[in-house]
Amino acid sequence: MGWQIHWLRVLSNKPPIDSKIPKAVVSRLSLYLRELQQLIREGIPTISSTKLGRRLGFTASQIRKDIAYFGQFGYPGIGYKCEELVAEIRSILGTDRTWPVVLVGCGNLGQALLGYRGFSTQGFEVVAAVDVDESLVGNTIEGIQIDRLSRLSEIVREKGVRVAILAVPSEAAESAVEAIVDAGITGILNFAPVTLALPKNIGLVEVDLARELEQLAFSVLQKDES
Amino acid sequence: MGWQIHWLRVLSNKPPIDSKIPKAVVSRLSLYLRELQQLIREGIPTISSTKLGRRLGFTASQIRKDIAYFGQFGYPGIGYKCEELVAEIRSILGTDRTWPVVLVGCGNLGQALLGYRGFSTQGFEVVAAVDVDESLVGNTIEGIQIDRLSRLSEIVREKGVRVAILAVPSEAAESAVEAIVDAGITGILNFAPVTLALPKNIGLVEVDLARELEQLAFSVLQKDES
DNA sequence: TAGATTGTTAATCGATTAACAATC
DNA sequence: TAGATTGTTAATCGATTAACAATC
Repeated sequence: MGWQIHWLRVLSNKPPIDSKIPKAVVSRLSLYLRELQQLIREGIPTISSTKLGRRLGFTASQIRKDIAYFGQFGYPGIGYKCEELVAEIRSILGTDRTWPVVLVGCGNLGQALLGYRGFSTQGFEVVAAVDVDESLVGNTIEGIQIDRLSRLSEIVREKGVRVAILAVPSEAAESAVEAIVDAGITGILNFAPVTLALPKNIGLVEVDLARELEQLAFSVLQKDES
Repeated sequence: MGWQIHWLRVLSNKPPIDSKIPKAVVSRLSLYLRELQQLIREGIPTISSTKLGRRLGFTASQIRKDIAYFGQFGYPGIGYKCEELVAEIRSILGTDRTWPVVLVGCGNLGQALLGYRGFSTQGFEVVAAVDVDESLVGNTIEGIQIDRLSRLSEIVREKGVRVAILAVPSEAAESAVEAIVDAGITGILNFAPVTLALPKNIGLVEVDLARELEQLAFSVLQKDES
């Protein structure tokens, strides 16, 4: 599949995405996207790196450099056209299409995430949910019927799922990951607070809510101190 | 309050926490904590920076340097005693005590977070919940009765809350933040996907689930490409 | 044209890694 | 003692910022 995409890029005249984009750059890109969408809602058609930087707390240099990793999208003397840059960033991140997502683990947190409608707005749609717990299987939550984990491969094939949200308890994470990998999924958003060992061709993003609160506690203490 | 803590540190013979600890260091500290707690569950009493690094995918140097920011906790020739280092890290992060937390915003996501029991294990306890929506006020969820936002100051005073979890829709974020700041809260875990302008003596940690999924989408695409 | 702003190169800054004496 | 491993200093690497010619 790699070569197809490569030639698509060449034919459509895009610069090849530099083999090594720092993670931090991609993470900020996502933030630019959010702010640009806000600007559009405010009816602002165009923004300079300086002004965008002021809104987000970054330097203008950094914003220009980040964006320039992916091509030339700005207009000297004018800035960036919000609509246009939004489209570019969405295309870079891959959120210009819809990603069908499977939820693995339908306990407390999993059900919570099913209820959360914030994903869909950015192109992600939970199309299936699975659990090992037979007492949950068959229940319908937010319009999604919970299936058994053992059916994951079929579901992935049927629905063209590439990404899983992992919301199982820590003890269950390892075996869930095995099932996920076997099913051919290539990206995991992991909410279980454990270190996952994954084949390196599988994308991983971790969200550990306890960890975030720890960071917050530290920053509060640090501010007290000074 | 700053000076009190300073002298406590001096009297208890701790090195002063270096004014500038990089955010990335604190974030890894939290990860070390998680892994050390896992090691303890596995019955492993002692670990070297090399082995801990192998488990987490970091270099041994980095782990030693990170830890050394805060003091000398290791034993040459032996490594780190897991129990001891856990206690040290918890004390550094401030999770050796209990943090009463108020949830601001009790819609979908807020209720989800109330149900999520993962916070309590690391020293955070949701002791109150507020919302502007009068139709929610009075309802009890997971043993917490929802109060009106206008009572926030009282609640904060009564319960000694210092930290808020912000889980309101984007449009409501600005006014909610105003109430939070007025109530004297000093740290916010923000789930609303908007840029918050905060006084700089207030700690902020952001979790944007859509953004995390965007990061994941990008990493999946990038892996396809190669 | 004058003013604004980009994309990019060079300079600076900070974070990670390597190396090693000190320690158990 | 020999082997293992720390804490720390110096060397390397990478990321951020500043500067500026090119552009609208």
